[in-house]
Amino acid sequence: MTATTLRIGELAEEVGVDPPTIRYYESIGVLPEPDRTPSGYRAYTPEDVERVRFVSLARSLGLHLDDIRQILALRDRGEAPCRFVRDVLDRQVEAVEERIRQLQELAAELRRLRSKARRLGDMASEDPCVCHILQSSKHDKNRPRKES
Amino acid sequence: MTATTLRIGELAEEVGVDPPTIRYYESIGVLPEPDRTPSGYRAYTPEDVERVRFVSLARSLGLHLDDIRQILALRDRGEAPCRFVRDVLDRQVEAVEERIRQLQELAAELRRLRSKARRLGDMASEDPCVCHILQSSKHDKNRPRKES
DNA sequence: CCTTGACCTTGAAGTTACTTGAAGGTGTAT
DNA sequence: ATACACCTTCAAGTAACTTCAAGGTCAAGG
Repeated sequence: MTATTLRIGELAEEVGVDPPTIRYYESIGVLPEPDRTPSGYRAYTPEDVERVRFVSLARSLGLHLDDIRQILALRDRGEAPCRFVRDVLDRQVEAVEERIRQLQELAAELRRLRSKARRLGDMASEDPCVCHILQSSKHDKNRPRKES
Repeated sequence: MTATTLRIGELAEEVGVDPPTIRYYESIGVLPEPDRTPSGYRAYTPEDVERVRFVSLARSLGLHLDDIRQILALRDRGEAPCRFVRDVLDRQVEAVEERIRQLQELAAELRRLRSKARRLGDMASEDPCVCHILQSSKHDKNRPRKES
């Protein structure tokens, strides 16, 4: 019956997520409000540890906290979130692969510019050469603005 | 002497950046305050068009607005921002390549999980299977949280 | 002349996932 | 007794925008 509980810093250490982040997860409803010690410290149970570990894992896979909250809510209600998880995973795979393609194009363009910048840098360096370095780059109008 | 000016929507159309974004750039000092028509509409010159085009290009290369502001500030003061640009480019190339590596690992892990999810999905689908699908994933504690 | 509609103005608030800071309480070791 | 690490809350800051609300301007059509 000795319920071993952890303080937020211990949980944080255990899982590798820092305390403010855990409090943040609680504030947006991804984690439930834990019990408190008499002095008001949060007291986490082993289940809490698993939950935070799960959130951390899912985040590392790039899932949005919103999706994670839904998955956990389904599970909390005793429903199987399998289909939902699979859908999220499918979308995530596509998104990540697309993002990789974009970044590879970007990397190529950057390398091209950089070597051009180095060639120019070795000669004349008086006038504003941003123009020379950057103005020559082809400009992609429909490029992605956000997304990790 | 017929100074042809553009309204914000025309500039936006021309460059492929939308009006609120242009106003936002102005608000953070990346773009100067333009002249106004008698009725208060922003009136942009061809130089403004070039500046916005430059900002848009630099953003598409993943440069931070903060770097872009510094580059433009140097140029506005008549100094050559070459060295600065080259440094930014160097850092950017590294950052993008690193990000690609991370995303490739992530994509591999996601594909692995997805096919596992599909195998599991075809059989028993009653109990909360997030566990089965996600719990088996190795958890990388030092993973990147931000960065595009 | 009046209205409709597309365009413009401003300021404020929302987004995502946190991070940082201030001001103060708790718990333990010396 | 006091230093120190840890905890508490609430508020604001971050990046780069996006969205909203409330209202002004301007050309065309009836």
